[in-house]
Amino acid sequence: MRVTLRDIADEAGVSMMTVSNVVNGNKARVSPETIERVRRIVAERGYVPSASARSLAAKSSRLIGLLVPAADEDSMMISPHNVAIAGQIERELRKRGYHLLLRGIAHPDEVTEALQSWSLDGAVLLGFLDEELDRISKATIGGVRVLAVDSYSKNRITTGVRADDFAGAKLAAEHLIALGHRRILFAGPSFSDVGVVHQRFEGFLDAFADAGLTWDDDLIETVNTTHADGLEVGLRLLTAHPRATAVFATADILAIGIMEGIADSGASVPEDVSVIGFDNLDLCAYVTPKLTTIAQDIGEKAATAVRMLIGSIETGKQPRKAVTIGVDLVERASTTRPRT
Amino acid sequence: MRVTLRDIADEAGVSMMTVSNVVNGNKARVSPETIERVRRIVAERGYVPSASARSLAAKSSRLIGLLVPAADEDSMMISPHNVAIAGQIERELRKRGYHLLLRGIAHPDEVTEALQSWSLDGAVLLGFLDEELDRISKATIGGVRVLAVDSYSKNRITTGVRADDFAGAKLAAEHLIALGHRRILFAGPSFSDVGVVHQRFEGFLDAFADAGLTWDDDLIETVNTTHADGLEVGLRLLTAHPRATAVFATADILAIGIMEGIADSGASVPEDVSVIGFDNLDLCAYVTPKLTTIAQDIGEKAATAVRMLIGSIETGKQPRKAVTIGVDLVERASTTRPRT
DNA sequence: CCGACTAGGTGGAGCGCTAAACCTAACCCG
DNA sequence: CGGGTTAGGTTTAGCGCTCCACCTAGTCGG
Repeated sequence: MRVTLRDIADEAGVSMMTVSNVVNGNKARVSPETIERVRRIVAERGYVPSASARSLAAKSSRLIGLLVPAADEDSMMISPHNVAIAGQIERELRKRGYHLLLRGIAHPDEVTEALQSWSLDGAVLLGFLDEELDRISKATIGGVRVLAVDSYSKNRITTGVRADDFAGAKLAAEHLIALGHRRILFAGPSFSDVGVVHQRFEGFLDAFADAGLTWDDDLIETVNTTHADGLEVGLRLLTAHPRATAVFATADILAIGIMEGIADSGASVPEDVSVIGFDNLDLCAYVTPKLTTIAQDIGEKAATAVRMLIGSIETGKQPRKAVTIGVDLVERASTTRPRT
Repeated sequence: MRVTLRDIADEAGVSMMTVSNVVNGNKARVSPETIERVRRIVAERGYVPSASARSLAAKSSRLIGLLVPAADEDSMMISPHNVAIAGQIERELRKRGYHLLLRGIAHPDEVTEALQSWSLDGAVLLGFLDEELDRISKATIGGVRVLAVDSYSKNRITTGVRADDFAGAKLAAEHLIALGHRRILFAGPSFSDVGVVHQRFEGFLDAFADAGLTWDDDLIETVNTTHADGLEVGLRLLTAHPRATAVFATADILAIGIMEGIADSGASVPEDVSVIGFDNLDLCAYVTPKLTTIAQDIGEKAATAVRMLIGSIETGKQPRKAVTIGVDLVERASTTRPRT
């Protein structure tokens, strides 16, 4: 059926090990002519090594898992934003000759199984809540190198990559403050659960502190980062927070919902209320008004994560401490000076 | 190191085969008490079967590939539409106990390697051009069951799943015609390359034929389905096609670009020009005006694809002929009657 | 009471590959 | 000219699992 190493070896009149060495570029032990001959036969016969056999025999599988929460009771699906990151990570892995196993995780216990069953060389844990990550680390990670993206777990087992959430939020708040805003609503998920949000909240506050201002802690809305939740916040903004002149949302999709809600309630963005988001999704440039936001470079995030993970696998060393990716303010049309 | 079948077998005082039977739910040959005992030990010891070993020894790997075109430098998943489908496919596979190997394909030749190296049980080819698909099928698919989503290849090797592109485009054109539009611009990629677009074009024309109207074949713009290309079309629409009163774009993202271009050129949507898209991305509801479009049920598409593929793998039968998923008109704010 | 059958197993071969140890002739240098 | 080295291999022993063939004691119909 399948063309195996033995077939090639027989046809070339050498041992299987020699073919194996050629295929794996282990030039040291094989003469140029043999390499040439084996290569030709491999190409002719269309030989493709069996990754399962290789990963069974060797330690390494050259397979990296991307584990993404899929806890959402109803949909159990991984979020589109995460799928997009998956695409970036796949590209980085492919460049380096690794393969990507994409796996949604509905329950932390599944992680052990996911890591072990394919003898993954390593795994990226994308966007888990801190608490989930702690539970995951307690479950034995069994020697598989693991790296967390977009999480702030306290434990030391997993290092990580993340955007500079603190600086980004600070940048956003500084932008609004510089425009003259003082009463700024903070809209996002509960920051006791989500480290990313916690960091953004701290950065947000820090901008006020730096400017010698105080922030009124009534000006907060705890919501999920969905368009629907944003819409709701926007609709009741004028009545719930009549004196707010601007909104900082922890995610673009939320910000866009909020903008729509504000418009629906009869006010206008940015004249009555300025809105700023976070992430810089493509989407931001498509809505009206175009959303001012904090850009994080997803490609760089993916590339860094892969570099750290593969580096750690290939050198056998522990990866460096957590790495933070820089952010930028992208000024568009959803922010302006407050009405006087 | 790793807990193996042998460890469990030794501890339970049975043969490896018995443990294997228990683990794989092969109840026929094992007594209830033995099942119970083995189950307990498996749980205690945290045994996870090795997928590589299993797929080496058995025929089946329970691994499905998701192959997506990936032009060399950029990542795949450029289109939001592919992202959405990928997410749904992962969920459907996970439900059925399969794993997903995500793989970008820069060159058709890579497909053979991608299919064989992990002994995939099957693969979904997502959004390949017809011509690429033909080249892929020529390369030996080597017994791996393969199913194409969103392609119209002429060859018989791969069946597929796709939206009813013909009916969808016809619906869109009928909607515009019913509103009173006669000069409708068709904007989309070259339909000689892309089967999906070809079908949509035919459906578009068919609506004119049914209504006893003729369509002026100057009213066409061949562009990529990106926001930027749409913007360009929109900007020059008034000068290039001054008498057009409506635009049918073959993708939402393109339609949204076109709307923005039209607005930028000083005209307004839908008063001056109506615009209709295709796909019904979430995005459609976030832009201003909200985009009228043709909805295709991505969840159903993914579920159908997975069902067909797994069904064909498990029964060993060839999958049914291509399946077409129904579409709907979603009327929002971007279409209205033409100015009189 | 015999042959056939069934329930509940066991044992060994082998899937395709690689790590590690081993082999052998040629070469090289003091 | 003999010991060490090197280039270019080979051999052996699994990796963890499943398929297939086989075994054995009970059971049961005729």
